[in-house]
Amino acid sequence: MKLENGIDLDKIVPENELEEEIIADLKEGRSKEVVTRCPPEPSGYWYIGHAKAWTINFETAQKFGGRTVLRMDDSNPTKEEGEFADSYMADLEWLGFKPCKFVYASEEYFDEIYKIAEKMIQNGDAYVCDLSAEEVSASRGTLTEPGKESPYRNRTPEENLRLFREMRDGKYPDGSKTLRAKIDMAHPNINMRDPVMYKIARQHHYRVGDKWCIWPQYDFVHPMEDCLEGTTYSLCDKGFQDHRIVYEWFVQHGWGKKYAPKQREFSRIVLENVLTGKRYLKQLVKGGYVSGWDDPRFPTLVGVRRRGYTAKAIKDFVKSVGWGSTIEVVVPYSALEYYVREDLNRIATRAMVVLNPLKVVITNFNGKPEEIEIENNPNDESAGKHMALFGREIFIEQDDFSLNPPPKYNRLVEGGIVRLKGAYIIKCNKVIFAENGEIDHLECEYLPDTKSGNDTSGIKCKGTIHFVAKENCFEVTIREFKNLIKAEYKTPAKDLADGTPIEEMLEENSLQESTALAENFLKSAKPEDKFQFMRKGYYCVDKDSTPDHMIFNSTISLKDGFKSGK
RNA sequence: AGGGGUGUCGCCAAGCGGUAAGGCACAAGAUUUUGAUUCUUGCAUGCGUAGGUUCAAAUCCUGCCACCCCUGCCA
Repeated sequence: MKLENGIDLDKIVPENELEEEIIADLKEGRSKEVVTRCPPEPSGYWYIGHAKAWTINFETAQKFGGRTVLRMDDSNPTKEEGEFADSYMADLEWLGFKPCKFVYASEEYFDEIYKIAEKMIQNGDAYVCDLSAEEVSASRGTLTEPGKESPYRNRTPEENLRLFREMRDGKYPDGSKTLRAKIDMAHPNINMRDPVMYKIARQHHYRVGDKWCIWPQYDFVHPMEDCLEGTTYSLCDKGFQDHRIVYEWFVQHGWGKKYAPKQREFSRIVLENVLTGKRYLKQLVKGGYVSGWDDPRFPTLVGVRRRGYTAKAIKDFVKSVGWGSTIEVVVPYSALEYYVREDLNRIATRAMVVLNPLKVVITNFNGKPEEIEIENNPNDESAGKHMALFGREIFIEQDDFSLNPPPKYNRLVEGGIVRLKGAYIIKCNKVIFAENGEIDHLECEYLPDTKSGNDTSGIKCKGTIHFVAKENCFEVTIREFKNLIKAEYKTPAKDLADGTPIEEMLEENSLQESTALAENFLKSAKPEDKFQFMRKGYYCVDKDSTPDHMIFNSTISLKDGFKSGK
């Protein structure tokens, strides 16, 4: 069966129950197309968890040739700020999702929603209630007992309409009246006990200013917005599961048309050992524990982006977790890191950077430094090569030389040999000590017939290490990061709720700066450019970099398979 | 008079009456001028539990048990 947009339904392989349901709906005429929506509340920065909501909303629509609306769900004037709306657009673009349109619910739909409310009043489905917030709460009943009906519940539609218009016109003080849905105060689901549809609050709104003094509430406004923009599948997280029945009630009583949206829920991703939650992140920003919302240690999208994670890695990760069956699914951080490494391995240019330099003098090499070739990506020939230099004075990692090597150590030892990546095998003849007893430098000789790619010596050498030549390197700043939260706090949000002070959970010195020696070709790198510093890890250029002062963020280390003593 | 959910390997997760996919993690080997990547192999006589139906049950039925969410004029 073919859709109007040309998609052949019979060729689509459903990957979860929702997709099976969509196919059935489409085939049996319950819906005509797939329209989803992304409804963020602009009250904080987006973090990795949100990426799941968009990936699901955008990609299921895409799969069926549908579309996705980006809608700022800004019905609460006390919480929202314009600052955030802009950052969302950038995040979305970074992830590669294109909404078919972008609206502020407050501007686009509030007039219509108001009319729907009036219609519902006329139909006897809503009433103006004079109970205070405390009284409403007290009469709602409990988990096991029914609630009590409001004394104002049986006002006539005419009176309700007059009162509601007066509410809108500002005749009543904040909090003195609400518009409530007339559902069932004895309903076993508490969300059905006459939920509030509108409240009175004189608050300046960042988009619509002072146009309104009454504000529609989520349970009412959300389904209505979905209906108004033609959403067919309203995909949200399982936190809203027991609001589905309310959603359906409002769709029926407020909208009541043939093609109506369906709410379906997926599970939230919670990363182990990662602190999320606007409140807490804000606390860390304000307290100066991090440099800002885009600190590379932050789980915000702007943060991980600055850290060097790729959009593909995040989407692949989110998809690997799947739709989910519980409200939240706790996933170890390594599950995310796998996808980060996988993507970076594919795209990152290899470079030699010495993080802790040890000087080596090649005593039998004289004259001009020699050019050597380094592959930009051994797994991808099309990435090409770049030139490096080998010369009389070079630097290797301190770790790559040992006076007391542990078992299975394949790197340089006194009297031993090691291969220099892309260059020659060298032999360490002498260790020169400084007066303080530390190693000052090494004296080595190179074996001229062992040139990389051209080795005629037949010498086998267990280890290969990276290096930079004195003439081919410059100093750069490296920023290494530890997890913000100490490893023992697997679910920091819960620990916080249990009373553990945030300061106690924070890792000390989670940001460490050092200086390294990098190959000269790195001088032309631009912010967000990604590299693999061979044998070390993935790094990207930080936005604070200037041509005179390059800063690299450590994105993630390479896996280290070296197990000494085994 | 409670309602809504969920229980399959350490963590995710397929499975929809025909004899337990896959991924992460972990372990062992091979290849490697990155101790990376890649490759190969191993990793649930078991599906919360007790019964029942059936030639056959993770899948169907019944009863238990455990865990999560819900009493905002937040979303």
